[in-house]
Amino acid sequence: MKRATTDADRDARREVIIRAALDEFFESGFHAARMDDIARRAGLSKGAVYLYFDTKEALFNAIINTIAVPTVDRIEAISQRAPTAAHAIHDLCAMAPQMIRHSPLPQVIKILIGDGSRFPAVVARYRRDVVERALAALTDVLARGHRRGELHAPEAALMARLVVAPVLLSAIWQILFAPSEDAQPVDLDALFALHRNNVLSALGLSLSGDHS
Amino acid sequence: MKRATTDADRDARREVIIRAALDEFFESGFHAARMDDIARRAGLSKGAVYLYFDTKEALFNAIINTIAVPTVDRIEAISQRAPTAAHAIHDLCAMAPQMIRHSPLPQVIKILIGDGSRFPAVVARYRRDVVERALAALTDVLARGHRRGELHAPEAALMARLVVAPVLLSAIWQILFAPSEDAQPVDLDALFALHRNNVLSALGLSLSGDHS
DNA sequence: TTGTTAACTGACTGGTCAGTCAGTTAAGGA
DNA sequence: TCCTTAACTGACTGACCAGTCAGTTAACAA
Repeated sequence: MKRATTDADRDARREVIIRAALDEFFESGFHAARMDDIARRAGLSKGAVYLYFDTKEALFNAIINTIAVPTVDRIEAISQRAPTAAHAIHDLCAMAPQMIRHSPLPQVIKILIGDGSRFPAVVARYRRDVVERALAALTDVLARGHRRGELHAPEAALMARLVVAPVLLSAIWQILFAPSEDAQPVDLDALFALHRNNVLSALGLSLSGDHS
Repeated sequence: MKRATTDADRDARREVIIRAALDEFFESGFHAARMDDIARRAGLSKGAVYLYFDTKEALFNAIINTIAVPTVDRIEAISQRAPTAAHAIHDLCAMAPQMIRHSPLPQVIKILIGDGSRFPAVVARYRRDVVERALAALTDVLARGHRRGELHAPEAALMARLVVAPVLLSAIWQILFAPSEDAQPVDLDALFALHRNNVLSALGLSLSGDHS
C-alpha cells in the first residue's frame, strides 16, 4: 500500500481504518475483534493502526462519531423541509428501506447494543446526538401538524417513537437473520408502505391525501 | 453453599448457574464475560460450573432454551385463546410493559444481538422456535379476523411485524438507555396504550369496541 | 466413629491478544 | 546519488482467561 504522506492521505487512511473496524466489530463484537484483523482488513500492519488511533477504544468512539451522526442529519433535514407532516411520514417511510439495506446504520446499532454497556459515555453521547435529535425532529413535525389541525397527535413524543419502531425492527432482523440462508427475506418496501398507511390512518389522515 | 446431592438439587443449581450466566453475558457480552465471575455470582467455584456445563458455549445455549421459549408460550396462548383479534391486541399491549420491565427477555435479546453472529445455529433455532412462532400466532389471529370480516388486514404477516415492533424498540431502549441516570424514562403503559389505539385504528376497528 | 462416594475447590497450563518499539523502507529534497 | 524524515512493520511482552485435574471435604451409610 502506498504510504500516506499528505494530510488528505492520512484522513483517507483514518476513514479506511474506521470502516475496517466497523466491519470487524460488527462481525465479532468489540472484545473478540482483533486489532491485527482490523489492520489487515485496512491493508496495514497492526503497528500502523496505532499511528492513527491510540487504543482499541478510540476506534470504537470514532465509529460512532463518523458513521451515525451524518445519518441523523438526513432525518432532520427531511423532517424540517417537509411542508406537512404527511409529507414527512411519506418521505421517511420511503427512505427507511434504503437506509436499512445500504447504510451502515444497522451495523452501528448492532455494535452499540452488543458492546455499549462497556462504554456508557459513548452510549450517552449517541443518545443525545443521534437518537434524541431524530426523535425531536419527528416529534416537532407531528406537534406542528397537531397545532395546525392537520392531524390528530396529542402525544407527539410517544407517536414519534412508534413511527421509528419498525426501522429498528427491520435493522435488527437484517443483522440477526439475513446472514442465514434459510430465512425468507422481509419485503421492506411493502412493510414500510403498510406502516405509512397505518401511521396516516392513526393520525386521522386520509390515505388518498395529496402528498406527491 | 450447601452441596447438591439430589437430582432436584442439581436441577436447581443448573438454574442458578444459568441465571448468573445470563446476567454476566448481559453485562459484558459473551466473549468478555469470565467463567470465574459467573461461578462467583452463582456462589460456586469455577470448577463446579464445569460439572454442570461442559463449555462456555453450552451455557449460551442453555440460556436461550431456558429463558426465551417459555415466554413465547405466553404470547401464543394469548393469541389463541382470545375470542377476537381486538381482544388479542388488547391483551398483548397490556402484557408488553410488564414483560419489558420484569422478564429477562430484554436481556436475552441483547445477548442474542450482540453475540449471535458467533453462534449461527443458536440464532437459527431462536428464529424458528421463538420469533417465527410468535409472529405466526399473531398473523393467524389477524388473518382469522380478516376472513371473518371483523377487521381489515390483507397483509397479516407484515402487520404482525408492525404490531411487535414497539416491543423490540422498548426492550432496546431499556437495555441501552435505562442504566444511564440522565435518561428520562419512557412511560411504557402510555406508549402501548397509544400503540393499541393506532393498531386498532389501522385495522379499521372502532376504539370503543367492546373488548374485555 | 469410620469409610466411601461424589460434590466441590483453586492453582496451574496453554493459548490468545492489546499495545510497544527497534528496525526497515518509501518518499522527497539537496 | 545520497541523506533525512517519517510512515510503516512485525516480533515481542505482559496480562488475561477457558478449561483441567489433583486434592479437599461435605454428606450419608454402616
